[in-house]
Amino acid sequence: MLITLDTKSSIPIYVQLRNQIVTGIGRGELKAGESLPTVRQLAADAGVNTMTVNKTYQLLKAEGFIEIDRRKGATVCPVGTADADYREKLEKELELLSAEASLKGMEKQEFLQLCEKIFRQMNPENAGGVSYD
Amino acid sequence: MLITLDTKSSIPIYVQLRNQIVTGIGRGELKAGESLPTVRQLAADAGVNTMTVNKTYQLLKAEGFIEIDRRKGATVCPVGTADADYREKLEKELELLSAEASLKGMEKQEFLQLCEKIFRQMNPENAGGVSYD
Amino acid sequence: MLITLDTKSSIPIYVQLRNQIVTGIGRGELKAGESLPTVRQLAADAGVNTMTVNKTYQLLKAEGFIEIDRRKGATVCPVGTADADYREKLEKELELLSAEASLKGMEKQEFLQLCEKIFRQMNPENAGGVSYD
Amino acid sequence: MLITLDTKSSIPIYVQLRNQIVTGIGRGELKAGESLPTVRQLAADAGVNTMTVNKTYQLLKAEGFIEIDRRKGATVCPVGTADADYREKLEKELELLSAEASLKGMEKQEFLQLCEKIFRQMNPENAGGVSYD
DNA sequence: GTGGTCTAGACCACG
DNA sequence: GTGGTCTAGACCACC
Repeated sequence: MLITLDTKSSIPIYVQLRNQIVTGIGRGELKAGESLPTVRQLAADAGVNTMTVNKTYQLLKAEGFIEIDRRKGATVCPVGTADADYREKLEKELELLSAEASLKGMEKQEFLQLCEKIFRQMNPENAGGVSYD
Repeated sequence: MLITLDTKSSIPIYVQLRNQIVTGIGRGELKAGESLPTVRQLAADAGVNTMTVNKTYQLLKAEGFIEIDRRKGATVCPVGTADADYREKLEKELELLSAEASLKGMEKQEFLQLCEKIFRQMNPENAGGVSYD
Repeated sequence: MLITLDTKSSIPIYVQLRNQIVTGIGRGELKAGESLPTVRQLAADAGVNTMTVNKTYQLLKAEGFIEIDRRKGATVCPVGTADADYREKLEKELELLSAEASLKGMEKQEFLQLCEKIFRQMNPENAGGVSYD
Repeated sequence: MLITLDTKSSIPIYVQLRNQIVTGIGRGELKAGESLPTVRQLAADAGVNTMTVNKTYQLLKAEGFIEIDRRKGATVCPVGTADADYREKLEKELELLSAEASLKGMEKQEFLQLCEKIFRQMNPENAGGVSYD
């Protein structure tokens, strides 16, 4: 998994890291049960402070995406469930994206095709191939 | 248009304001050409400082969502066009949302239905077409 | 002389008016001794308040570009002289423009050719054709 | 780099600051990659509020003259490219300056020599070429 | 009346 | 220690 950071971005580095890891898991580059690099390893690879990576891992743990075991390090959790809190957050974000797209002149069809295309690129195990039709 | 702020959120107030106004325009509560409240008015209503509202308006102006006229105050711009920069930003955000949804166990169909439902609620004038009956 | 104003610009309207009149005189569309429209006339034409036009005329008078006579109205002054104050102001502005152009990657030759081209388009009576060689 | 402000000027302080920094970079007093003073430092030096300096830095960043890095503070960008928007803005300003100069009795040659002299003082690395000996 | 600017002083997130 | 955000209250330029 390749990590690319932009230290000039207004998005905090630990959030950029978190986003890239989440996307990586979603894409299937990291599978449930697999180990993430150690904090020090990732910090060295990405050229950031270990504190920053630590913050990222704690965030991912709090969100239920990874588990942290004192002995085995960090591992990817199996696919979870979308609770009410998460659904509300998702709906709010989609509402904002929809509003922006609408104001930028995108039509419903165009927007939905993009959603479909992008979701399809996610982890086949979760996003489903022929099994959901 | 009702504004609700969470002063404890890590999202800056001026961004929360921006998001709510964009969503409000998207929903059709504010139409192209219509006036937004004055800086002072909105500041009083939302219980924040005028500078905070000013920052929000400058941001919306820079993004092309509103115009600020010396005489009439701020007004909503007509629907714009989705340039390359915007599309890239949208794709990145959808990719992240898709990954999260996938990891939370949502299936493609469920995710897309949600996208469709939410986009449909947007301003019909912009979301356009007679196709969604 | 055609006046085009942008009420959404951050440049005050009375300054926009001033700039357009100065450019108009420079281009030779208005010659020394000729009359400018009355305050009311110009206000009506440009669709602005008479106060605004008045402010413009007072500014042009203070700068020595026009004279205001109670009976004849406003008339264009003959070409003046570049005093020390003016030269200093001009140098400062050229310095800023040069710095910006340099930082935007323009080469000296390109910049000077542009200066030459634009000055040449000014009032031939002042900018001189064969008469100054 | 020496900063001199005129608090009585009608030009906002944050714009005066911006202009002096741009000129400073253009003159080569600050080179690409070098750091600008911290917000607090410059605020203390210039005797203004930190928010004013912050506004200046945000403006310079938006214009592409500096980058703001979370870790290193603000640094000067390498020379950029003159896009269409910039060229239009430059032409308009030169047109106005030319008109004024013309009305103040300056001849073409005099005006162009001044342009040449001032541009020549800019950062040789940017103003480039061996041609101006 | 409007938006734009500025200050002094404060708190927070980030790395 | 850095930049980012926010407040309360003020003054100004513009129309």
